[in-house]
Amino acid sequence: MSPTMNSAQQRQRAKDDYDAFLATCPSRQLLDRISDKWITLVLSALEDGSLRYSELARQIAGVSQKMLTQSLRNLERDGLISRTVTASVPVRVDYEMTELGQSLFGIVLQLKQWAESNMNVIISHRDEFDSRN
Amino acid sequence: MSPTMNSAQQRQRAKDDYDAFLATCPSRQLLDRISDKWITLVLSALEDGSLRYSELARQIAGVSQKMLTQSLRNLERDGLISRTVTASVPVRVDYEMTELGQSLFGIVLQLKQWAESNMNVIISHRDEFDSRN
DNA sequence: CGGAATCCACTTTGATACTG
DNA sequence: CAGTATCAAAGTGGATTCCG
Repeated sequence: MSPTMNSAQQRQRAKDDYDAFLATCPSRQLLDRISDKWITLVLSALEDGSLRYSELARQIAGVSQKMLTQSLRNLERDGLISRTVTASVPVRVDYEMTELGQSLFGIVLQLKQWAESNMNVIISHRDEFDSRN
Repeated sequence: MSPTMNSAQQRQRAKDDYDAFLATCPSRQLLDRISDKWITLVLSALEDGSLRYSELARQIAGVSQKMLTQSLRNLERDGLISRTVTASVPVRVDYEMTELGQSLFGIVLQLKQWAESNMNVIISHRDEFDSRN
């Protein structure tokens, strides 16, 4: 990469370089990671600000400790959420979206809302398909 | 549901009724289905119009026959794509997004592009996280 | 060409128990 | 409270084979 390339150009170049259609492209793995029910629900739950671990667990009904923790760690590692530990007794841990996380939140929230909004029409499509076959 | 409710009201009601945060809500399963790498890539591949099975397989590098067929069947059953068979020798099968499919396409394409655009910054976040731990 | 069907390795996930 | 560790169960996905 040329040293004379500014950051806007670098972003543009990055956009050109990565292609999720390619099996070995890193963005394929990233797409796989963010195309995830729990990731979507965790980010959606953090819409209105930070939440504690137990609050997240309550809001995302049916999530196991393991999956919640794993999702939170991955999101933290990728820089999408921040984790703040308050050393009290008992300890308090808060999670909050970063700016980068919010940019993904804007997309996955649409996904969640799309599922909720189109559930009825999809049920009817399934009924029709199943009765034809 | 009241018989005096018009379709717009029904849609509004549907939006209110379904909540993917609830473990047993059907929209939770739908969210799980559409939060899928292959679903995203298939819809993205159909951006410019219909494609044959083999063309899809070529564009979505690394997808197995099984996963491609499974994804196409699910998308067809949910009414997101249409499947057209031309009875020639050999047979020709074309897939094309429906209007409903295009509404989801608008979202999953953002997801794919987000992954491609933010790969670099996420790699640096991972490096930083891993070096701290 | 466009699948369907089978087998099986691997991964993912959930329950359970335990801990700082 | 907020996890970690472990194990078993379930699901996913790939390779292979066969078919209209």
